Amino acid sequence: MQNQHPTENNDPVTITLTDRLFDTLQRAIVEGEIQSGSKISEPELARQHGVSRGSLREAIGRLEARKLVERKPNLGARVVTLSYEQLIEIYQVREALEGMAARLAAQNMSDREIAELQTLLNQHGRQIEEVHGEAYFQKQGDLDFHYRIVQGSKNRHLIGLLCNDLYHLLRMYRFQFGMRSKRSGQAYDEHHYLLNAISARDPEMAELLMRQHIRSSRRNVERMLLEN
Amino acid sequence: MQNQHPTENNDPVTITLTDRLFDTLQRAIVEGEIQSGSKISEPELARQHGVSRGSLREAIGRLEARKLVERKPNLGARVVTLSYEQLIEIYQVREALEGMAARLAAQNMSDREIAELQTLLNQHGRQIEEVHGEAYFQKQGDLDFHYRIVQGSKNRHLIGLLCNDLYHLLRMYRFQFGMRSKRSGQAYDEHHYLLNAISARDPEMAELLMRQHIRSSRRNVERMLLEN
DNA sequence: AAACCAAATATTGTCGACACATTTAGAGTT
DNA sequence: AACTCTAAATGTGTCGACAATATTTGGTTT
Repeated sequence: MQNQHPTENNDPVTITLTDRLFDTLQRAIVEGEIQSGSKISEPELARQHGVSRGSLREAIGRLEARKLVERKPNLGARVVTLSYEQLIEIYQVREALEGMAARLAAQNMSDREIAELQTLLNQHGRQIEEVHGEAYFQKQGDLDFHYRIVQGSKNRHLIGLLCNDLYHLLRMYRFQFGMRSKRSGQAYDEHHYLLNAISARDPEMAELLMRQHIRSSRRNVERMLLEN
Repeated sequence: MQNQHPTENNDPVTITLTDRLFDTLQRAIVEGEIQSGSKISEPELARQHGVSRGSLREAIGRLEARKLVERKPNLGARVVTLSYEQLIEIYQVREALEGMAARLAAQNMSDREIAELQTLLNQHGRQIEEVHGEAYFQKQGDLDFHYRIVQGSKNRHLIGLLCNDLYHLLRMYRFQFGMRSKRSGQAYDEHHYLLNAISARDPEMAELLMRQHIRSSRRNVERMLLEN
């Protein structure tokens, strides 16, 4: 019910050095450029990026808050080591949060947003027919879809938790474990059902379907990792 | 199913200056000592605490990550302003996360932990009979109870999200809005039902009851705030 | 007096340097 | 050769100073 200005652009657009550093490092870590589990040397990184240690430390602090690095006093920071257990934990949190997001989206998304999401989903459908088995587009599409629903919840806390924290960690796992979904068709169907529930403004059903969708995805990941 | 050492105390116990600063400031903000919405002046705070601005800035960074302050480049940091809408958002996130925590606790808590929780709950029952209407102990007790269940989920992500981030924000609202529950008896009953479900190892029921419990709590808060 | 502009002041962003802790390298003993 | 102890070297925690950006002050114009 809260109305927000279509152009709420009263934020200053100033990008600080620490901001850029943070973005750069986050990308490097997520994409495995800086190896998982490796130690982060402040002097070395500072020199590489031509920046002072102070700014770097602030950036590392943010990375720590997003659980991409772990820090121990006087010992320094290490990139988190990915583990099967932690991945399961993330999926459990995702199930809870995105389930709630879907519930809220069914209540709070505008008709226009729903229509746009429908359009997006149709595009995905066509892409799946064209590139049969190519998983890259689907993964991207999957993320887009979830992203929009989370935004549609209109709950800023939820949005921050998912889009700022969890999704980056998830992307990190995808990169490093090379997770490709073998079930693009089924995922597409599940997205379709979910969108129907949202269109029908049925919060209960939307949450249920989202949780099932994420559980399926998790089971898929479990199978894939046990194969290796 | 993951077993963890009973004494996993391989962390260094070194407390850095920034750590202490962070704890102090967090407490000051939560308890309203530093007024909600007020600007945080780095030079002034640094002088007050006899510490350099660098350390202070790291502490402020952590406060920002926990959403206790908001920072804008070149403009500085302000303590978050509490709003009714944001409180509702927090309760929605809580419902999702703690619901999942209860579900997992029903699966993962040890029999011993469950027994201890039972003992704790019995104490609460006696306190309610003794101090009829005094809400302070109940609030503390309510937090204890929820805290233990979250720990019982054994999901470190979940634990971090709730105990490190959300609960402090919640306590801030309690302090500043002077939220006292007028339903200590009912809350106690709900805790009882929930613990029964956990004892019975019924995850589905545990999640359901926890979500209802939090929804009731939220409705209570809504009524209370609309009265003023 | 209200509104605008410019200099002065204060605050934040960034940096380099020092103090202390940890790790590594090397000498000495068995 | 393996071990222990000490000293050098490296790395993190903390600080004070400078540069760039906001805010305030005070004067000028209408």
